Amino acid sequence: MKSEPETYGYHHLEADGRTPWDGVRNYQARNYMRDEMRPGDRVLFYHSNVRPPGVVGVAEVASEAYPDPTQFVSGGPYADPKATRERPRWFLVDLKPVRRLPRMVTLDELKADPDPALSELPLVRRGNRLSVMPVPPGAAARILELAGDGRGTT
DNA sequence: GCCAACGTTGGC
DNA sequence: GCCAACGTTGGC
Repeated sequence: MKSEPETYGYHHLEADGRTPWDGVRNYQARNYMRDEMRPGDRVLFYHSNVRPPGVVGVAEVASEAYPDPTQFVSGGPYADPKATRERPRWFLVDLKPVRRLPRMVTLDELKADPDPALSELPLVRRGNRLSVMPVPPGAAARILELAGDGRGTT
């Protein structure tokens, strides 16, 4: 999952202890949260729009998917006039921090790494703009290895 | 700040 | 259903 550290970085997640991942307004990203993510699933936390961008921590899905409350806040930045309580359009999961990585793994490193598992990662593909994406197990293992994190994907 | 990539909107 | 216009993302 990607976030701009100035807006909501890993340190914010640590400070909050737990947070609803609200404001996502992309259908593909929504579908991953709503349909694929389960409590206890591990998440790699990525800092975007910063130099250098990269993976900085491990988080965990802390809830089932539920309707994003910000879609109902009329006048708010995430309001969606077409969403109703009966038929919500946007869903999210809560996230909680697990651990910061011993060192950041930059986007450059991920692109340069020869491990074929990483080429499966949507993040390194051209024109990637998805803020929530699946990480194949092999790619997750390699990223944690690059980070000097000995715990594997646990 | 620039701009390529890409998703969404809306006229037709 | 097509596609031009527009807005956003995000690396650089």
